[in-house]
Amino acid sequence: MSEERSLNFLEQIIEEDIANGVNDGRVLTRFPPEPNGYLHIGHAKSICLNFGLAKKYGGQTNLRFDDTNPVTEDTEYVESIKADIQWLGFQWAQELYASDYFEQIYNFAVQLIKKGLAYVDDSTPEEIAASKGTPTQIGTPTPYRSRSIEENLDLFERMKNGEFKDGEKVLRAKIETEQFEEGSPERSNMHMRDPLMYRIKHAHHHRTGDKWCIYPMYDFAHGQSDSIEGITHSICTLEFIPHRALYNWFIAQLGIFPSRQYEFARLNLTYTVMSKRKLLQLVNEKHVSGWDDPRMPTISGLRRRGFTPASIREFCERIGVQKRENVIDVSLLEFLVRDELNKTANRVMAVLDPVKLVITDYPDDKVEEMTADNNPEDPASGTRTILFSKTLYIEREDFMEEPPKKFFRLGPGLVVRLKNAYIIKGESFDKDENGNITTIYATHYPESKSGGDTSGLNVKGTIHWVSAAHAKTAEVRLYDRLFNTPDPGNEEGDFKSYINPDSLTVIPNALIEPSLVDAKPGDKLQFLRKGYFTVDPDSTAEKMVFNRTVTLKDTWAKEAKK
RNA sequence: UGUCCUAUAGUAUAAUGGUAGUACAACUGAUUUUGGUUCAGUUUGUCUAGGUUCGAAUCCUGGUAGGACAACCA
Repeated sequence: MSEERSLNFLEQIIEEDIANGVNDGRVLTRFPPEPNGYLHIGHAKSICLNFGLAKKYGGQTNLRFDDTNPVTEDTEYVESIKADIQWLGFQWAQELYASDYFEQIYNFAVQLIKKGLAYVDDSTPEEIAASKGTPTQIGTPTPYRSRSIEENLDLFERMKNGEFKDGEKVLRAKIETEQFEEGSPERSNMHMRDPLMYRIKHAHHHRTGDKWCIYPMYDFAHGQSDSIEGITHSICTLEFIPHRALYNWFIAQLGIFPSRQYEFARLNLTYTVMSKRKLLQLVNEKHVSGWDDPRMPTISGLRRRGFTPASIREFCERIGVQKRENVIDVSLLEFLVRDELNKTANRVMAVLDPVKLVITDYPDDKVEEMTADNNPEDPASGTRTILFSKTLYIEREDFMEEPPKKFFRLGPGLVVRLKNAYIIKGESFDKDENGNITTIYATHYPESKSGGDTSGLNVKGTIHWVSAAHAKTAEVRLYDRLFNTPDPGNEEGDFKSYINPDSLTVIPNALIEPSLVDAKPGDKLQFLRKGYFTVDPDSTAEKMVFNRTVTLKDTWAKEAKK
């Protein structure tokens, strides 16, 4: 599989650790989502990394929900996150929750208070912010910083017992900025300025219910959870770099298992946004139908759009992992899903924008059975029978009244092959009062039938079709990029003003070949010459619904633009 | 006007002191009963200025540029 691929920086770190016997060569990672939203493709990168690295080095990965803020979290998200991870093809060693450790983390806090390394502060958020100083100027203690250990112990217990209201008191670490040398990273690190460890929130927690009214902050929960589980490599994104000093400080003061934190650059994708806040806005303001709208970069959205777990995993593999900010071209993801579907998706014929075609020299009531390959890339996929008759429908764009030289399709006097059937020659057409073509008339070459062509004709173009009498109708949803600018999150003004107005085109009455009636939600197909499609969960036997995953590469579209 | 992180084709990613390579994108051409696939080929790159070295994308120094950090979010 990964023969001679060079090591990324995380693999190098791990291999060095193993070589040096760190943790006896044990590798245990974790994927730590907060259950307050749906997973997106950026999370997929983290999932593939954490699970992939552990697997590669004979280790395991825990799924740990970082549920320390009951106000925003919910079991609904827990379920979707678990489903998405498994759909991607990964299985965690243990399903854990930071809230499982609330008792232990509370005891850690008591320990630090006893060491004189934490204190209860009654200041307001504004006062606390002011007390932290600035990166260039060290902070000034609040009046509560000098409380005795006994008083802190008492107050912290009473915080836990619910004697105070939300926001009335917090527990802060006590870190002397003066001990750090002038110009040292620690001295100018704002996260080291007596960071908050606990705050009061009289809120119902999705797992612990009303047992607690104080909750640890990220910095006093994440590293502690890592340590409790014996996580060896705690991999997170770049914005946590300044937290690392604190991460290590708490672990050192507590004298607990030394998990190590490493940071990588999060994934950005062109033509979409990735922040939870922005995605939530798109959902709440109904710019999309929900978290699983096929235009969303969420795992559930990509799934509904027709992307496969393998293509997403391969994508995460190919983009690599680094510490520099990056914006990956979404065309790579599209390339990879085409690459997979080309080998696995059966070909079928569907006409999205039908115009009637009559083969004038074909018998009125004759119906012929034609044989079609299901997938020329996969001989094992076999063949199927499709029905041909005098009256057909073809794609409106496949006929031109006055075709240019390079137009290899149908027009007056032009010959073209009907896929899996006959070569025909365009003869004439009818127009309505608005100038729209209503019916095209053509003649056929009987000896050019697919499979037994003795006509000796050589045509440049092949078009798809359905038989008018046999075709079924279906709804087809054509999805395109959600935004019309590569980096909507960083453009001037509201990112929502860059939403692509044509990101969804619904075709209520496309015509599909009858074999499609057996397709089930999630099935992947190639509509010949039109793209890869999947059956939407909305689909029913009465009204089938297909989502376009991605178009085929279309060199004609480029040529036509010239 | 502090500290930290980063800097290789359009976008990503290799080269770990010794020929700057790969993928996507773009462009040619061949093949093709999908203007798909496949195949062959082309264009485009080491942020900058010094230094070390026989030799620097790589090591050192200074600059420049981009990003992060001062939520009772994670």
